[in-house]
Amino acid sequence: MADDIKDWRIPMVAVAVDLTVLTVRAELLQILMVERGIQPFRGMLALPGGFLESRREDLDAAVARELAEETGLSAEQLHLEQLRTYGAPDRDPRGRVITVCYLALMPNLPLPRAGGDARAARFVPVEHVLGRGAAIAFDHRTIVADAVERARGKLEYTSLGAAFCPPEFTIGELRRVYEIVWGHPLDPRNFHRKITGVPGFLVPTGERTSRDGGRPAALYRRGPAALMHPPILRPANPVPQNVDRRRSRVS
Amino acid sequence: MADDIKDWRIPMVAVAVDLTVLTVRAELLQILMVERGIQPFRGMLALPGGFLESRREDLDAAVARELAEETGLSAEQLHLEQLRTYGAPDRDPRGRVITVCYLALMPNLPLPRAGGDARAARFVPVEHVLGRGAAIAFDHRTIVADAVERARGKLEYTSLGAAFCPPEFTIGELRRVYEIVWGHPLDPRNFHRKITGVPGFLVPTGERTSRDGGRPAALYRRGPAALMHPPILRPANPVPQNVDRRRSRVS
DNA sequence: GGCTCTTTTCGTCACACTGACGCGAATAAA
DNA sequence: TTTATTCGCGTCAGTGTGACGAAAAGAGCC
Repeated sequence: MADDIKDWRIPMVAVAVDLTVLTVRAELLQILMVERGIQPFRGMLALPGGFLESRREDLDAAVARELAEETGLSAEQLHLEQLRTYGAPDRDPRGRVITVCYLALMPNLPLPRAGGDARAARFVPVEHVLGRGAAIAFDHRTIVADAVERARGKLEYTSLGAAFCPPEFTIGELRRVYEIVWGHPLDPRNFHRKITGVPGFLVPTGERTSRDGGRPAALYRRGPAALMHPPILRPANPVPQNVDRRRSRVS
Repeated sequence: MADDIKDWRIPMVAVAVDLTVLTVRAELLQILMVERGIQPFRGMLALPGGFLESRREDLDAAVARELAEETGLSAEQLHLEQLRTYGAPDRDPRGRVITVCYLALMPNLPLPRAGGDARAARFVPVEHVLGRGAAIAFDHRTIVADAVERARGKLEYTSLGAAFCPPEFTIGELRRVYEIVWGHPLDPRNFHRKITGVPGFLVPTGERTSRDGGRPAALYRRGPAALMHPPILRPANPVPQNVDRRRSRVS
């Protein structure tokens, strides 16, 4: 037998990695997108990503490299997990490209490389990407939809909501994350009761802040717990609700 | 720019699809494996799978083809979903191979092609594959572990437990599936209450059977519901329990 | 038939969790 | 000082849960 795949009659395909970097800013769930400077889909929005650099590069390493190129952040600084692989034969008009997609969640940080790179990566509301009107390259609209659905589900039974928050945050800020990601208002008092009842989720810092207005709130850090027991489930009715800051009561 | 990926300086890699086909038979959770007839890892157990046949073959089509080759079943006959992609650079000693893995669940059916094919695909208890002693090719032990964990989790909040059952089944048979997959005894009365309380999960056929001994049980078919509300959660303590048929009470 | 053994199926009960909501406390802005 | 806002605590009814009792309905054995 052959000692190397290259000697075989096996179809070789190009493998890309794409990133869906989600964040919450300006009261909206947003996703990092780049405007394509070359054909195909020139001028359209696409996910940041790229091909493997060499035949020896690990998938995770390729993702970490792309992440650093687009955001200046290292993979250890935020939550990163494999989302899914997309491999329809006609998904790239240039030829057969299979893309392994990753999901990243990050707090509302400035992008260090924004503007420095030729490719202008910026955050776009997911609402806009998923809407009819937007021009999205490749099958990236589908990928974004899958990523958002994954993130929404993960908030239910993991502590990943805190991945959208700065290192120290209040329960109210965490609740805003949930409301914005789920697109549904939550009762502040019940959320407070439930989130403080999960062992190992929140570690009080002893500090207080009144940056959100109103009575000063206690500041917390992320605890060691990765899974939430019991989970905080989404309200049953996923109506695209108006998640306004004031009057969060459904009228 | 080039019109085709092949004209670029992009590393091309071999893409494989692998199958983790789970079933419950002989009171054990088992997985379909093949014994490798060629190097590397000759004689060791590996997941059924193979490379893309052409540069135009869809991933899902490749999986369906492999499934038919190994089991004689078509993709419509059982539950099939993408599990994860494994792409460590050194996972295949022959060269760079990325494998897109799929999870399939099937009832306890005879394998039509078993024996007909040169490669002898057979079911092996997952316990054996995950154990220290077994000789498993590539990173397939890790893949099996991920597949089992995915299946265990899916039983909680989807109706996939019925995918392990024949078209008509009793609640007791479904409960045995849960007990064997989770490795934990369940209270028959509580399970009965919960499973019958999920709207759209079970459709009574009106028939009864006493094939399991004891009082005749009603036969059901799978209902239209895909998700279970409320979910049936695994017992908190995932101790590898003795799931004997008799005396399922923890002593 | 009578007895035992098995499994199904229907209830019961205490406990935990949930959503809906009241209310006082503590701050900033007017 | 008044008003608006948010925080954090508490209440209450409804619901799901685990643990368990008990009757029903068959099979096998004497």
